[in-house]
Amino acid sequence: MICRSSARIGTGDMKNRTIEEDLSNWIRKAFETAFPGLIPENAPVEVVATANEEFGDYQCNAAMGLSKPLRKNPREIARAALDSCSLPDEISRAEIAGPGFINVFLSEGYLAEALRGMQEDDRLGVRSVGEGKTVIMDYSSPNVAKPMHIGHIRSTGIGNALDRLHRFLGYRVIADNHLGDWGTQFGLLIMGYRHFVDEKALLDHPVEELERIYVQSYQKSEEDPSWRDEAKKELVKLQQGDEENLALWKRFIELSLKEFSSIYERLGVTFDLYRGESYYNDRLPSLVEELKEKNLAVTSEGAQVVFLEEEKLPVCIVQKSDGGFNYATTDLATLESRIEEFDPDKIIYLTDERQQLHFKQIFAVASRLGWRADLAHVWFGLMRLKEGTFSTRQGNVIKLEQLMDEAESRAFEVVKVSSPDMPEAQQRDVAKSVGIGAVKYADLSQNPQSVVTFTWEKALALDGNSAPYLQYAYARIASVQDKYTERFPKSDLRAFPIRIEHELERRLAIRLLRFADTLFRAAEFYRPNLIADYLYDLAQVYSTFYQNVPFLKAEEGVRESRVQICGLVARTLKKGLDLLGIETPERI
RNA sequence: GCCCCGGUAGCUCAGCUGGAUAGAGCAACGGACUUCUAAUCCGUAGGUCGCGCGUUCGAAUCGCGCCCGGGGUACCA
Repeated sequence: MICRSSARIGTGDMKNRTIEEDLSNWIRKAFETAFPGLIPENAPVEVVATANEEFGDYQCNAAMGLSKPLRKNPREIARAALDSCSLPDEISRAEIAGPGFINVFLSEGYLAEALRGMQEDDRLGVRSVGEGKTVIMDYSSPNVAKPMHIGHIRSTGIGNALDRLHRFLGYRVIADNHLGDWGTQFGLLIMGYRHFVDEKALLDHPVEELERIYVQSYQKSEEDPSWRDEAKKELVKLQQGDEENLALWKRFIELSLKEFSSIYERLGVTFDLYRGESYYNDRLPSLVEELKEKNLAVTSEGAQVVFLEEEKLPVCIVQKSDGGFNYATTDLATLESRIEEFDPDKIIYLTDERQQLHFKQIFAVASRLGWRADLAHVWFGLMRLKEGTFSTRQGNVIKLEQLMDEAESRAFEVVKVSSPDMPEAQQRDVAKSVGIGAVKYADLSQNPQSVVTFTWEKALALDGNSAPYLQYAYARIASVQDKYTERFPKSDLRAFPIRIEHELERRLAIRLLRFADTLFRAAEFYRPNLIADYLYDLAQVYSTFYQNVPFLKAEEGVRESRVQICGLVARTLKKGLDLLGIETPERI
């Protein structure tokens, strides 16, 4: 009843399709053959990874859903689909189970062949889907004169992971750090600088000092109205191009950037552009004019606003009644400039959850202006402390630097114990990779949209589901590979076939094959945590394999096969961690 | 008031967009290092998936209504 054919699912022009795409195409064809013209285009006739291994490697749940429209028992539908075509080489068997699930088991021969294909591909079987497309990534974007705190790990870490992922997928990525370098805080800052600054502190800890004088100036403005008026005057002078104030403003930015840069360096984050809000100042008046000309902006309560009733959104203010511009204006001007200069296919904005409405408005106005670019607002839940939200005013802010220092020093203590023979300089390097990796991973392994509660325990975890666990798995493999070349210096690994015989080899192979699907899904939903989940799962299976299955001590042939599988796991871990911005030392 | 999130093991979180018996880590308890790195592995224990009703072959997942927490809601960003 089920006959094997020698045909492969993939065809020449569809190279490098993922296993999920291949199987889904096959299963759809099977259903369409069994029920010609009766399967709707948009019906989810596809295959998904099974949650439980006893149900095979992939499963198709379509038969149940089709039961009603086809007026047939789901098991009969599944039977008919399977009988309508022969099994491709990839599949060793396909079974119908329960109410009508189709469980698909991949053949060991195919798995071995697929691993070989992955091994020979420097992209590990991930095709370059973004070739020829440009995407602008807007992330991190800290405010000048304010220290980066633990909350910035979210925008920066998630943004950078999506940045790296898109680059790997072949997109031309323009990472733009849209600094908060313009706004009402500068009046207070200038006043604070003139009256309270400690120049030495400003050189030693620029941002900390800037923040201090800002807070002091802010407090004074609360109790002293004349102070507030003075600050306002200074702000106006700045906006009108007063030389002295302009020079101060530039200095604040330079000092802040210098400090941000050192943080970015430690985090391994680089930007293509540092265009703050001020970069777009010149465009603000003409943008409002444009909106007025197109009858989009109208005067209401003295302000220029765009009504968005059709979109069921509140009004968007593009010019305040005092003539000033606000962040909606800036974001629109920024968008227009980006479209003009880069003609992007997509722009991805990373901000916290509070700006959802703001971006809905911006996107709505952009759409009315006829600006066509795929705009995505990727938001993440605010980071909180157990006691609640943190804020400068409450004085319970944990600085990013402090977190990184703590992470590195804790990692260093562990390295000293577990690798006592390692030279100290190397121990410090490892501690850096491990510590920073731990901090990043703690955040990246969570669903971006969930509200996260910061705990030192979790942010600095060095065991369990953590970056060091993955780095450790990687380092073990690196060590195995070195030992192999030491013991068998003349051996040509690749001359030996990859064999999938042991149950754990099979489980590893299945996971390795899912790498591409995982990356595509992570990019589609803007969720680096899918990559983290995947890597952790892979590393877990590997650790079990490592602990329970001999390889250097196995007989020749088995040994070479296993070492090659190890090599693929290593490359996949390395690439995956790299996409998360996490380093993989060869020894830890 | 309206809108958007979230509520899953003692704690911190996953749960592949409706699938089969809800999973990890930490913490707890019991085992495994003269061996390929024990930052590891194996095992035990731990659940009314906030509550109720509904949709259907099937709901942690979708809809409605409550309860609790967070955020937003015309000139801050």
